[in-house]
Amino acid sequence: MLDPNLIRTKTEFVKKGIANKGVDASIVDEFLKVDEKRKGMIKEIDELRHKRKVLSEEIGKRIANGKDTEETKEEVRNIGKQIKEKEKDFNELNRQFKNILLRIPNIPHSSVPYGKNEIDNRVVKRWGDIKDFDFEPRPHWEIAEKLGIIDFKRAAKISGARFYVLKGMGAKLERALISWMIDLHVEKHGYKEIFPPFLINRDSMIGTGQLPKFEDDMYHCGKDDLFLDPTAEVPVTNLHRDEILKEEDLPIKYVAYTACFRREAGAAGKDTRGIIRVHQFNKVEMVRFVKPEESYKQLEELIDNAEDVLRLLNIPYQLKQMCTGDLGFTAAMKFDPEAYMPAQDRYVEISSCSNFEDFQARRANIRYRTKSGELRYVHTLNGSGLAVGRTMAAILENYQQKDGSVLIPEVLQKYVGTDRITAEN
RNA sequence: GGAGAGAUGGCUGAGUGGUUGAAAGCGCCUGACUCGAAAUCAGGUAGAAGGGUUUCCUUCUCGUGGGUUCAAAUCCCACUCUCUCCGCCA
Repeated sequence: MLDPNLIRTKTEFVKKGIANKGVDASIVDEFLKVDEKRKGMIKEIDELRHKRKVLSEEIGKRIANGKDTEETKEEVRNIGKQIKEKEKDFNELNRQFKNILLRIPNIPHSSVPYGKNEIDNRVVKRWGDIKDFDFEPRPHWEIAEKLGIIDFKRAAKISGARFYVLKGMGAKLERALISWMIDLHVEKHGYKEIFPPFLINRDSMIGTGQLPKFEDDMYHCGKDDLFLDPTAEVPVTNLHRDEILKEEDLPIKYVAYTACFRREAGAAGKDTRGIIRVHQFNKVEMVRFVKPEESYKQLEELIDNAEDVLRLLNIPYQLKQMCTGDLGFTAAMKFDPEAYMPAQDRYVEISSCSNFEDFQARRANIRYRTKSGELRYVHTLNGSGLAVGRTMAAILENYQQKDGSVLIPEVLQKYVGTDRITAEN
């Protein structure tokens, strides 16, 4: 959520930022209209309440002095009725006010290159040597099915399309990746491990910005009004919702594994094969709560933490900066590390690292007290470190051998317990 | 799921209808003392919204939402959460 005062005082700046994201900026005018009305009503109601308060106190004094109070009581009763009526209108207006505010996207950082959509994103960095295969590299789903470590057919039987079952060394590799990534971020990068709930309430989903706009993309348990987390960002960021943190505790760095659930509404026909785009996947996520003045330095660190995973796995990757039009609803700046996939000869998003500035902090009411006693909103950041399923796919494709077996990256060998996956093991 | 107890400021914890937005303690901030620190003493210290804008005014907030009343932290109802006991269960 944006600072209402920023919208009021720097209207054109805000509109331009929103427009640069490709969002209709007329929502700002809608906001200003409701805002004016709302302010007027607050004034009216405040004055009435003030009158009531003064008169009520008067009645108290009169009773103490044994004087008559009936006339004043009648007057206050009337004021009470007026207040109640106005409050009804105000509540409706205030609901609108909040709703509009929750639907206005974050505005891009001034340094983010302008662009309409993903086509305008820029590659800012490439790392690693793409292997020269002396055979035609196969896509990960073929490799995996041949090795018997992924089963799409039975997943469809159990759950439906866009699900998969891991078996044997496939399951073990998935589990190994999760453990290794978390250990890496805890031991080398200084994060604290969190294991949060996967079912999330409405307030938390609003806090990080999934609701109210993207309810259709979420799995929802109607009976309990709980949502399946689409990313660990949600539970982990909301860990400190409605809290006041201490300046000396910042930055706070958390790493969490969760399963992630996405309906992928609107992605029909995209990445239909393999495990790139599925309804349930595993992800290790890094989250940071930081002081505003250092959030962009923190973003660089976060990105490097994600890249480190790829470097240690020795998977060639590129880093892409999202243009204004591809930042999404909540981010002010975003970089996506992308892993090279030999079979398709393309780079696939394997992480996404964002600075939300105070956008989420305002929604979730996460503040810190400075040493001088001032209250300020923190900046929140997060990034995948990494998407586990896609990492597995990248390993399968980059480490595949002519005979169909797959080598295990050295850093993972002690977690997997072998240096190679074959059809036999 | 059943029965009971509870939810108050950054924290602990008083407060059962009328200047109580809230005692006390802790913590924190400022000042004094000190070479400096600790201890001690004095003072200050909730948040949000709206208005005025150099220290100002008003309103709201004691889990959430309703209700009673001239007036609610305080009484009533519903809900949420926490704790204890029972049931069920991995």
